[in-house]
Amino acid sequence: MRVVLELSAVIVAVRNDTPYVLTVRGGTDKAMLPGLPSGEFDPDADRSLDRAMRRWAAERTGLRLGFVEQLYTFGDFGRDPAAARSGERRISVAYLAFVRDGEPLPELDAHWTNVYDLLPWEDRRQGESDLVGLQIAPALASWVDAGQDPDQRAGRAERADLSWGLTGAPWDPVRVLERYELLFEVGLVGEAGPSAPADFGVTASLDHRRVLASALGRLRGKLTYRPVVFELLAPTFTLFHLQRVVESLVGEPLHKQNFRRLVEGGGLVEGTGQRAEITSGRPAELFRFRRDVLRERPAPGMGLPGRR
Amino acid sequence: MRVVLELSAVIVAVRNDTPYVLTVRGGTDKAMLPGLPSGEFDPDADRSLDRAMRRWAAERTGLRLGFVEQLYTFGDFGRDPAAARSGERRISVAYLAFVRDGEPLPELDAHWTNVYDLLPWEDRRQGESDLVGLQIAPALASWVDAGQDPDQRAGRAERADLSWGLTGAPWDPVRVLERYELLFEVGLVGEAGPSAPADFGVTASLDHRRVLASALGRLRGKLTYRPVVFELLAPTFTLFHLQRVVESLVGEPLHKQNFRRLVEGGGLVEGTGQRAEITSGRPAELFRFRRDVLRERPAPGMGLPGRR
DNA sequence: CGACTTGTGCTCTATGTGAGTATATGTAAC
DNA sequence: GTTACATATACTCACATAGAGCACAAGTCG
Repeated sequence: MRVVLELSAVIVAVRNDTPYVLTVRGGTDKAMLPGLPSGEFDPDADRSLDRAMRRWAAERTGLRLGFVEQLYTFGDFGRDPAAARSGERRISVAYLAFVRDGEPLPELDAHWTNVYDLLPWEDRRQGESDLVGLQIAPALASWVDAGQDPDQRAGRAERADLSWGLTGAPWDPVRVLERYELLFEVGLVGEAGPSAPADFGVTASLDHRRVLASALGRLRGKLTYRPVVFELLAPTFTLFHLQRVVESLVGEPLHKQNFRRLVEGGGLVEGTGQRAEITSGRPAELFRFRRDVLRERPAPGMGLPGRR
Repeated sequence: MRVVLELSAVIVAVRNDTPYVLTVRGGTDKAMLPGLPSGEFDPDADRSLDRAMRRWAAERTGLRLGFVEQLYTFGDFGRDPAAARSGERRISVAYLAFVRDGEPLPELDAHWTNVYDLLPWEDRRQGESDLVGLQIAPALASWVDAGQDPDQRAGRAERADLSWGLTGAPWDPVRVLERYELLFEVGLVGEAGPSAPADFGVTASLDHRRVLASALGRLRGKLTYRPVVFELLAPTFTLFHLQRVVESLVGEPLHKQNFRRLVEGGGLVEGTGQRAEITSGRPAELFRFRRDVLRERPAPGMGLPGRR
C-alpha cells in the first residue's frame, strides 16, 4: 500500500456573527458532498509544510491567509475508502487558517459554509440546541445502557457526561472533537456519506467533519490564551462587534459588561478616538488590538466571562 | 523527490525529580548523536497512526506507554540532509508519550537522557540559568542590533523579549519552542551536528532537539488544564513528591503551601489513609488522583501557584 | 536533648469574577 | 417633538481565588 501525503485546510472567516469554513464540492468525493480543500503535498515545490499550505491556498483560492497553524495529522485507515480500494493510504496534515474580515472573499469553485450547519449542536447562543435534549441525550443514554458489563457502562457514562455535560458536568465549549467522536461512535453522524439513520447537520465528505471539529475545538481553546480573534477581525472594530464574534466562535452568549471589563481592563484593546458608523443605538467607539499586551501578560486571551 | 513518512516519539519519564527523554544513539545519524526513536510508518500494519506508535514503542523498546498524544508533523526541507541527498523528503509525525513511574525501564540500545541536558536554559528551579545572563542575553542583544532597519530591529526586540522575558515580559515556561527557535536563528544552537561555535546543551541528531522543545512546551501547557502529571506518577504519591515532579517539568520552584491548597482544594487528589515510607522528616500521607474531578471542573489542571 | 526536615493548618490581603443597577446617547416610529 | 427602543458605558457589591506568609506538628538524625 502506497502512502500519499496531502494537506487539508480549515479556512475560517467570520461574517455577520457567523463562523464560516471554506468548502469545495466533491473535491475528493464521488457523492459530491462538500469537503475541505485538500491537495497532495509536492515535496519538490516547498521548503516547509506551512509554506506549501500558504502557497497552495493563494494559488487555488486566491485568499490571503493571516493566521496559519498546523492542527493535526489524520491517518486512520478507512478515512478515505476510495483511496484504500485503489491501494493508497492517504495521510492528511490538516491546517487551521484565518481570513481577516475585510479581505475579499473571491468567488470560486468553493463555498463558505456555516460551521454550525456542519456541527449544529455546537451553537448554544440561543440556548442548548434542541437536538441535544430530543435526540442526542436519549441516544447516548441507550448507548450507555447497551454496555456489556458494569465497567463498560460506567466508562461510557463518564465519557458521555464529560463531553456533553448531561448529569452535572459543565458544558465545555472546547470539547468539540470528543462530542463529535461520541456521536460517531453512537452512530448519529456518519462519514463518507449520509449513512447514519438520522444524521445531524450537513454531511461532509470523508472525515472532514471530524477535521472541522478538531479545528473548532482548537480555535476555541486558543481563544482563551492567545489573542487570535483579532486575526479574524478588521484592524478596527467596536467592542460589541468583538463580543459578537467571540460569541459566534465559542457558541455561547457572554455577559456584556463583564466582557467589556475583561477586554479593556486586560489591556487587549485600545480606543481609537473614532466612532463607528451608525447602525442603531448609541454609536460606539472603534477599538484596535493592543500589541503591547503580548509583552505584559504571559497568556493574553479573551478571559471569557460567564454566560449571559 | 520521494516522500517518506515516519513516526518519532518523545517518550518522557520522571525519576528522582528529573524529567528524562528516551534517546537512541545514532539512530538516524552518522555522527552517532543521540536522537529520538523513529521509524518509517508501515501503512499495511496499523489502522491508525496512534496505534502504530504504541505497537512500535512496545516492540522496539518494550515500554508500556500510558498517555500518548500526537504533537506535530515536521516536514521542513533540510531537517534530514542525508535523506535529502538521497532524494528523500522525510516527513515526521512526532508523538508525545509518558511512561508511568514504577513501570520498568528496560535496558536496551536506548538511553534516558535528562531533558535539561538537551535544553539547559529551561531549568530554572535553581534560579535563572547562568547561560541566559552570560551568553544568551548578550547574543540576543547583538542580534537585535544587527537588524537591517528600525522596523526589523523592533520586531526582533519584541520576539526576544517575549520569549526570554528580558525587558519586562514575564518568563513563560510554555514558550520552549519559541526560545529554541530564537537560539537557532541566532546561531547559538545547531542542528545536524555541533556546528554552532558555542552550542549549549547536548547536541542531538537532526532536528530532534526542536521536536523535544515542542514536546516540553506542549507538556507544560497541558499541565495547567489537564491532569496529565498523574500519567507520569505511580498510582499513589505524596503531595511533596507531586510538587517536585511538577516543578521538574515546569522548570520553576513553586510555593509549597499554595500548591497543596490548589491541589487538594481543587479536588485533584484524595488521601488514602496510608502513610509514605519514611525518608526524613514527618511522614506524609499518600494520595491518589481523584478521577471524579474530571466531571466536576471543565479544565482541571495544576493551577500553578506563583514561584516560591 | 536539640537541630533539622517535612507535613499541615490557618490568616491577611490584593485581585479578579459574576451579577446586576443606573445612566448616557444615539436611531426609528409616531 | 416625543416616545420607544437599542446600544454604550460607568459603577457597585458580594464572593471566590491567588500570593505571601506565620505557626506549629510530627517525625529523623546526631
